Amino acid sequence: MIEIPLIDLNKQELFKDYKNKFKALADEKRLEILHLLTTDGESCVCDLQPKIDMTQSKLSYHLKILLDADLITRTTKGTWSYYKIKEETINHILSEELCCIFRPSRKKDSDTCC
Amino acid sequence: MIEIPLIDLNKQELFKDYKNKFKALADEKRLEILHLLTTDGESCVCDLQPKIDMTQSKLSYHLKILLDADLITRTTKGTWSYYKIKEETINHILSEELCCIFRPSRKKDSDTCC
DNA sequence: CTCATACATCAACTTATTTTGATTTTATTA
DNA sequence: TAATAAAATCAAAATAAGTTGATGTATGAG
Repeated sequence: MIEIPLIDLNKQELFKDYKNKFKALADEKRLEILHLLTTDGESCVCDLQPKIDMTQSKLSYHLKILLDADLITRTTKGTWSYYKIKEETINHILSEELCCIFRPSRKKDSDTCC
Repeated sequence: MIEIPLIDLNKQELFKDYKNKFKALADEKRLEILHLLTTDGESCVCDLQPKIDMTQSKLSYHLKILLDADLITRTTKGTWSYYKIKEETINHILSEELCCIFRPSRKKDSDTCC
C-alpha cells in the first residue's frame, strides 16, 4: 500500500534546504561575519579574527557552517583561506531591504536600501 | 575609559532581531506551518493539526515561536485561536523568489515567482 | 632543516532547543 | 450543571548546537 505524503516531496526537499540556510543565519556571530564579508569583501580568517572578537577555532567552526549552507565560498591560497559572500545564494533568499547589510552589490547606493 | 565597540550598537540590535527571526525560520516543521498558512490563509490549530502530522502541544509550541518572532499573528475567537501570516515581516525579510512559498499576496501570479 | 604562522579538526564539555505526555484554562454543548 | 473540545502551558527527557583547549597539517620564511 502506497502512503500519500501530506505534502509533496519536492517541497519537503526545498524546506530542508531553506531550513539549513536559515539555521546558518540564525546566529548573531555568523550574521556579524556575513556583514563583515559584505563590507570588507573577501577576507581570510586572520583578517576576520581581530575584527570580531573570537578565537580561531570558533571562527573556523562558524565559517564552516556558513560554507556548508552555501552562503559563502572559500578559496585557499597557500596557507590562507579566503572567504567571500556567495551573492547568488544570499540574494535568492534575502529581501532587498536587507541588501546593505548582507548584499555587497546593493550597498547603500540604491533607493530601495535601508 | 570608554570602550569602543568593534561594531556599532544599532547593528548589534538589528542582528539580534534578525537572528531571532532566522531562528524561527530554521525548522522544517515551522516552514511547513508557514507554507500552510500561506496557501490556506488564516487557520486555527485544529485545522492545521491534521494537515501536518503533529501533536497539539507540539504545534502550539512551534506556533508560539513563530508568533514571538513576529512572523505570524494570532486572533482568538471563543475557544479557537486563528493564526495568520504576518506579510509585513515576511516580506521585509525574505526575497521575492520565496514569494509563492511564504508570501500569500505574491502567490503564483507574478513572473518573478518561482 | 627548523621554526612560526594559518587554519582545520577533534573530543570533552556546556548550553539551548525540541519532544513528550500530563495538566490547566476557558468556552461550548448536551 | 456536567461533559466535551480547543488550545496553552509545564516539567522531564531527549537531541542538537556551541564552546573550549589541544592537536594536526600544511605552507612559507629564515
